[in-house]
Amino acid sequence: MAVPQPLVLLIEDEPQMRRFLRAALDDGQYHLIEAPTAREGLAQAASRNPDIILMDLGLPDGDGLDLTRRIREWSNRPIIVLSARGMEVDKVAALDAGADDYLTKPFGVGELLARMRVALRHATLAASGKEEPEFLEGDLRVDLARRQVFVRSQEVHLTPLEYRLLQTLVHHAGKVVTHRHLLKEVWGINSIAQTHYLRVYMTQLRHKLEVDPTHPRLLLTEPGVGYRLKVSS
Amino acid sequence: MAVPQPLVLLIEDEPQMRRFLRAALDDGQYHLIEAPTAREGLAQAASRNPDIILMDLGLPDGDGLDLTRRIREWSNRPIIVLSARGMEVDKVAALDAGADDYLTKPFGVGELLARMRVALRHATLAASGKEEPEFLEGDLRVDLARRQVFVRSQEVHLTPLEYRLLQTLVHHAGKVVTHRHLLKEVWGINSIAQTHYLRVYMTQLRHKLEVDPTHPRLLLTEPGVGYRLKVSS
DNA sequence: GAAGATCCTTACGAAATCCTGATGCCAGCC
DNA sequence: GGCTGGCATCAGGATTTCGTAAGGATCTTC
Repeated sequence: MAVPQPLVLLIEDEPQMRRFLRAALDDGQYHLIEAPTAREGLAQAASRNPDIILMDLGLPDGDGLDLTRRIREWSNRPIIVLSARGMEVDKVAALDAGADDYLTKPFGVGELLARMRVALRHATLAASGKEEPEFLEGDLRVDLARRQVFVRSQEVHLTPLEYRLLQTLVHHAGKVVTHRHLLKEVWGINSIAQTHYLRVYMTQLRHKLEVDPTHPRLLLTEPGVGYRLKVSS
Repeated sequence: MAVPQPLVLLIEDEPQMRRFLRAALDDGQYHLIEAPTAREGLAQAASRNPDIILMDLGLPDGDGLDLTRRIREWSNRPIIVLSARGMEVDKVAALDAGADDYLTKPFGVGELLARMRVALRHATLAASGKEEPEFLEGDLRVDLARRQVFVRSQEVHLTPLEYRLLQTLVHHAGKVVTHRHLLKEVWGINSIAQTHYLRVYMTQLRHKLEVDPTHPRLLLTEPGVGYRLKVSS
């Protein structure tokens, strides 16, 4: 049932820590790959699709919280944060950003291994959703890891809000997403009544993604309820 | 999507700790039930089926590890261990026994709440992998998750009210649903006397769903009482 | 500080949906 | 037969919701 030799991605800049973890993990039980920066970590996470991610919070080229959120946009593989910061606010922020566990340095190898076993246990339990970091439908392709959108292999530029709107629709592809839910996800809880935002931005999205914006084939409206991204089924 | 008010089972003998957690949790966000012994904890876990379990390791009538294993025999609801023992061997033992997280006393309320959110997130994620709830009867298929209706594999478009009406009938499929109940669910408590609405919309539904709208085979009238959605039994 | 991109706001025609009243049907009863 | 009450049906107007374009406000970037 369990993965034979789980692939572990370690995102950590300190060489000393990397050496330490390499000794602890790379003994045949796990296969370890390493990334010293946030940028490279994101790229590896997308290309290798590791079974579990160990991440330092203090990376040279970016915040670990952002990286966690970025990865969570398309993957729900377990993320265990390893940090020197032991403050409660740091832990809460990381866990709420999407991390599954938080270990304060210094920690024991035994505990780390035990918590990795827990994370992998969860993963195999929820193994049903083997999600692709990509959405494909008709002429549209959305690369969730790279935040890139293509129509007939041509990249299309979306503004931040347009992308967030499309992203939440992709997240629930095929299902109807209510006005409330879209507004909450994209504009925040305070704008939950501004349904006209949706109309405006849906029009813009359709102009960028649909062949014939007046007769949408992908971004469908469900009158009185919300919108839906079509999936061929 | 998330459970509205998760049921939390706290298995803990110290009254002081119970009071502390009661103050932290029982504020409307969670519904808290308590058990002071392992025996009672196991009974409550079985009878109430809580969404999450918080467990002290040092219970008067038994080891928390055993209790964890006992619960894991039939349930995989998240278990968070709260313990005064901070040794690594204790953590590893508890996590390998089936616990999902381990917090060493004293801990901050914020961290506990964050870790509970993580655990509940896992639970809803695992539950989402289940098959979609569907209603099937004759030529009719109602996909409740996607809010789509098919007749002979052809999608049929329903207006919000039509769908809500069908939805409440599906919800009580096979049973008679009274006029009052339907009106309350679909049009709201204020329109409880407008039985006329029902006739109009039932007609429209039949035209969209029935092969022969004048001789309904699915949407049956129970004269003087209400309507019933037929199920083959 | 200027240029450009992005976001918010507004207004109005179009479309979908909802409500309403009129009418017909049928069974049971006087 | 005629009456009554509950139900089914139809169609059009009222109401709500949606799509669209355009202009001003705000933020970014150089």
